[in-house]
Amino acid sequence: MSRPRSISKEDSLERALLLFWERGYDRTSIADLSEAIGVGPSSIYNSFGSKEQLFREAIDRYVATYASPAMKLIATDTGESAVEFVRELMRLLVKLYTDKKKPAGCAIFQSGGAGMPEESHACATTNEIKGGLRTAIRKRLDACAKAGDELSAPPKTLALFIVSSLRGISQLACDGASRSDLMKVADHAAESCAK
Amino acid sequence: MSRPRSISKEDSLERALLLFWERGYDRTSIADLSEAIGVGPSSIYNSFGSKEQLFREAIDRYVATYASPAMKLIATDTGESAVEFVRELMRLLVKLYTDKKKPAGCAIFQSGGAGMPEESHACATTNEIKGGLRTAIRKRLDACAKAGDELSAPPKTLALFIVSSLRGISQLACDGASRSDLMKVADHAAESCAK
DNA sequence: GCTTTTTTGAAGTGATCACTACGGAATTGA
DNA sequence: TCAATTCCGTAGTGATCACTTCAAAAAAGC
Repeated sequence: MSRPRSISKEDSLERALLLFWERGYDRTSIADLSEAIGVGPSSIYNSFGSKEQLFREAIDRYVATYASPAMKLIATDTGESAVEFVRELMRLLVKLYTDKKKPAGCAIFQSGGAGMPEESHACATTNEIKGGLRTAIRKRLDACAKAGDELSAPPKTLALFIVSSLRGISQLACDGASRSDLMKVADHAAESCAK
Repeated sequence: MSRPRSISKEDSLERALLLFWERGYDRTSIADLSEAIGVGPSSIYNSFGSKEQLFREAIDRYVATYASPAMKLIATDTGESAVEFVRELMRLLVKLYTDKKKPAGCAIFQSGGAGMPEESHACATTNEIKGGLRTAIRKRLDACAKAGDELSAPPKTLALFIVSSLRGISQLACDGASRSDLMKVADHAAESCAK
């Protein structure tokens, strides 16, 4: 009934995500996105409405596609110890952050950090994800403690510590740190959670 | 013999530093700097040559002024244990990162992260400082180990872990985490260094 | 073939970017 | 008073920013 798109929305989002992931929000221009997606700026605005909205949908895709294994790991309690849980989580994310077929680091931490229109929906989206991560980890550690696991610090503190480590690891990955080095850091951080 | 500057170079650098610290390199425009320093763009270029050079001198000032206590702490071995050293270092930096009279986080980690002209002198400057920090911490931990201190991981790994934690803490401080919460994180990270 | 609907490419919007040209302003030495 | 020297404010450089306008293009229904 109408002219078909020259590229699917899924493919567009994936290509946009890779750019935002690598260069961050404000260092990725509409011209860059236009070239990577293979359509003119008018098509981008016709499909997504604004750069901010495109970013949000790209981040949604990142969460649903790349970060989902970690999310599931946090959400589903399999009765393992806190150390085992944290180690598994951190090793999983180190792998993601150092996958050479993808941009280094965490797309949300790196692209949502600075350079975004403050008080915007896009900024609210990434902040919500960051806060949700900490809360989810804390809940999981609470469950571990309730199950008799002896922790080296209160779940609230440990959750913030883990998020802190993950954000640091993401930055180091962007600076070129090796996967094996970051794995050792992750293992050390995980071990530190037990008494 | 000539017309005097309307503001000293020191004061100019301090005001420029505060802007770079708060907003990062690329989100700080010459117009912003011009307004903050109180002189026109031509004066800035007359004094510093380029935005990049101004940034480098501002970062030099940050290192010499704000970060120097931490640098000294790392460099001068007072014979204390690794845990004591790491705790003192991290608590010192948490204080700096959460000083409400100054921008949140670490000026080098935050402003030198992204948005800088890659392969530039400015980028090389911040990367050198980051690498130097890790190396200096490692040397200090090496000395601790040699003095009989039992560490929970090799100094190389612990140094990277500490840098990772500091970078994470800096980011969390920028996101509004409280000083007391981050102190607990710092203490936990420090404790984890001992066997 | 012709209308309808949506997408597309090309060109252009004002705003802001880092940076500069230039002439006047402020000081010192004579 | 008057050169000499340095700094300063004003205005403007081309480039790039996010975003828009608009008419042609590509499909489907009739």
